[in-house]
Amino acid sequence: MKRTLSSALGPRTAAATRPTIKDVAARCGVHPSTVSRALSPAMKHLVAADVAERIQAAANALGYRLNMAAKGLRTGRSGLIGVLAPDIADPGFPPVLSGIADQLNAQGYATIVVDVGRDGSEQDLVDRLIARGVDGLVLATVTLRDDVVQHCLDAAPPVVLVNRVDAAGLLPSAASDDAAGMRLAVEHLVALGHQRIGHIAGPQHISTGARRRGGFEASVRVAGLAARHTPVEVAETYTRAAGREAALRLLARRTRPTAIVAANDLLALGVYDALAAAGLACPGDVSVVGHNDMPFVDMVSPPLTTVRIAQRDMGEAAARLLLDRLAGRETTTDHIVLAPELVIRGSTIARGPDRSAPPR
Amino acid sequence: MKRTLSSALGPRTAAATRPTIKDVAARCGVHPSTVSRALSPAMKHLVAADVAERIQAAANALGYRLNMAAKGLRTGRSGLIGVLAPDIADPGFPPVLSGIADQLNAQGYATIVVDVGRDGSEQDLVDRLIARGVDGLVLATVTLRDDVVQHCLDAAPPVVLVNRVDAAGLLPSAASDDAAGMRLAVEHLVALGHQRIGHIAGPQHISTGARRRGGFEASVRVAGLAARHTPVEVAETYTRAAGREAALRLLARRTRPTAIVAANDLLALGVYDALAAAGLACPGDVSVVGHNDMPFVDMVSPPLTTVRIAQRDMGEAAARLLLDRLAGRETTTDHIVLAPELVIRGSTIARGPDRSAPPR
DNA sequence: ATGAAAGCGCTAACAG
DNA sequence: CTGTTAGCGCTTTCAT
Repeated sequence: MKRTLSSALGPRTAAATRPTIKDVAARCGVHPSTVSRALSPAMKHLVAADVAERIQAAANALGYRLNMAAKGLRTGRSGLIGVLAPDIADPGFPPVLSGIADQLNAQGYATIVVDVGRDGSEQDLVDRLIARGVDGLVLATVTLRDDVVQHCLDAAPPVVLVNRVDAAGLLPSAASDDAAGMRLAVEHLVALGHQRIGHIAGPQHISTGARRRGGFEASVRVAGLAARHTPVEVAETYTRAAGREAALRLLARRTRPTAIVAANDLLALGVYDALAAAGLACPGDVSVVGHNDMPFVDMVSPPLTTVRIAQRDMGEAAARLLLDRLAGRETTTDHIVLAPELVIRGSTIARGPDRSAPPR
Repeated sequence: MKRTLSSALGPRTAAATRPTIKDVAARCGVHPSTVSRALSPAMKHLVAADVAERIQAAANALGYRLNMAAKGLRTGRSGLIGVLAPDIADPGFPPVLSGIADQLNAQGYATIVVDVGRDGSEQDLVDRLIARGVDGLVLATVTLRDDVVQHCLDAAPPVVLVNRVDAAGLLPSAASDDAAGMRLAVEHLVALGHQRIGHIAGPQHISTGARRRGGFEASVRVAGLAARHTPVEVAETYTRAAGREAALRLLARRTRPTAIVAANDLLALGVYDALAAAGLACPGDVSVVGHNDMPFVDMVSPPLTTVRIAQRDMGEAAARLLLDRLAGRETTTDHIVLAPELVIRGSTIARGPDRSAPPR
């Protein structure tokens, strides 16, 4: 019955000012502060059980809902966490985001996710979020030496990094073990008999790009492969197109690799494109390994062998790291490293140990 | 002096209380309200140019940032828009979200995106968002006859639907023309000579599922195909697994279709799985058409023929619809319908008109 | 166990 | 043009 009037009049009578703590108080004949106490789980014990019940009932009847902005203004905590994402459309990101949101929501926080386009600077976005009163920040966008790191250290609420780290390791982070992932990939290829393995590296100003490249170089060295048999080409962005171009450069080299390890799956798909353009077969002529195991790479042709990283766990870990900071528990590890896993599919195949690739 | 204690204790000296409008005022020897005016684009004309400049400078020097919570409390507008998503991890959603966020951010709004898991009810999530003071809501989750619709009409700020609509068309919406999409798919197959075409329908309580099915049935009727040659199996969820099961049921029928139209790409990939399990080739034995053109379906094997929907535009349209409502401009169209487009790839192939499929 | 009073940071009348 | 005043809805001492 209650809403008869509100729906009866005009279309936008809607602005129907929500009931406040005062309305509830009036209805119960108590003081607003008593209502505040009764409705706050932490303070409820300070109010008589029967009164508390009456208040609760009245609140329900009125459809009362706490005004978070007012509460936040008073307490200095908004219950909002800002998340900076590099590109929401990147298929790798949603699981991370989902992990973050789950953990945070469970503790009553809401997340406000901002996609960092090419326009608005990261700094500015951070400041905007701070203006919104966020209690903490999760950055998935940070580059290796990023001004935003110092900015955050200076003026920001607690901040954690996810998927990427800063060069100096100043900010706590949750990320996959990039070097270990590359080791997995290289060892797999070496075990299959590959002796000439190329690498399509990601952007070198991003930790994943730099560290995966480092992991690749270390692993091939350990395997005893010569540097000239393990060429590296850098893709400037994590895109299929950039992967294609870099792969084309790699294939144009004097001695063609029999296998290519890409710094991520998008790049690996670009390698597929390049191979097709060059009239080469995968895995017949060239084996390919990706990184991330993004959705549906098991459906491409051939199904992509790749390094699976624990994206959801990564998000959850980052959120927990932040939650620790928010609760004043700064004791936990600062840098959480998650173990990757090799997923072998159809894009890698054994190579006869002494068969040499056609020169040209 | 008052807060000396609060910052004295605690480990987080960091809490370096942000400068307020008062601090800026003190530094300039003016009244806080003058600062408020000088810093508000809309009220700036009320203050002397030189004073405004001084204030601006002081604000910058202090690193002052407007406290949105306080402003919101005062003005009753938070600048926050709530978005309810069915599943952030669904590859189809990010472009929509991106379109929404772009439009909204441009107008100074921030979006808070909530993923509706299987737990928290939609109603409750909406209420939570309202408690956060959102100025408007975008729902991508609504089912055909959803209680949340009435709930929103009653008590909520302006609401728009995206991608889905409610049965009665009560709420404004931006969505793809589902029926037209199916027509495109069916006409394409008929033109290729297919006479027995099956449909894997999506969940029937969701508008896309129901309307695409309706569109399918209408189109095959127009094409003069008999109902028994155009069987429909419903998948309970938009997942690859459900698509596989439904396709298996379809293939088990007495007369096997020579083509299958799936209600979305995820289901279509499930059809691929089912075909593989049944030892059937696509497109050799059965042609397949998807819907949505989600990322990378051009890379699967065979590349999927599908109906591309204007996801980003859809998001943008929904945001503009909401912006109109927020500005009190209710004049625009209530239901925006976007035209889909057929993308022909390798999963559909011509079928000789009189060749009949092997009985069993 | 409850009421009174103050104030978080900001904006919007209303004076001058 | 600028200062004064009041108060958005809530929490939190401090008194009873």
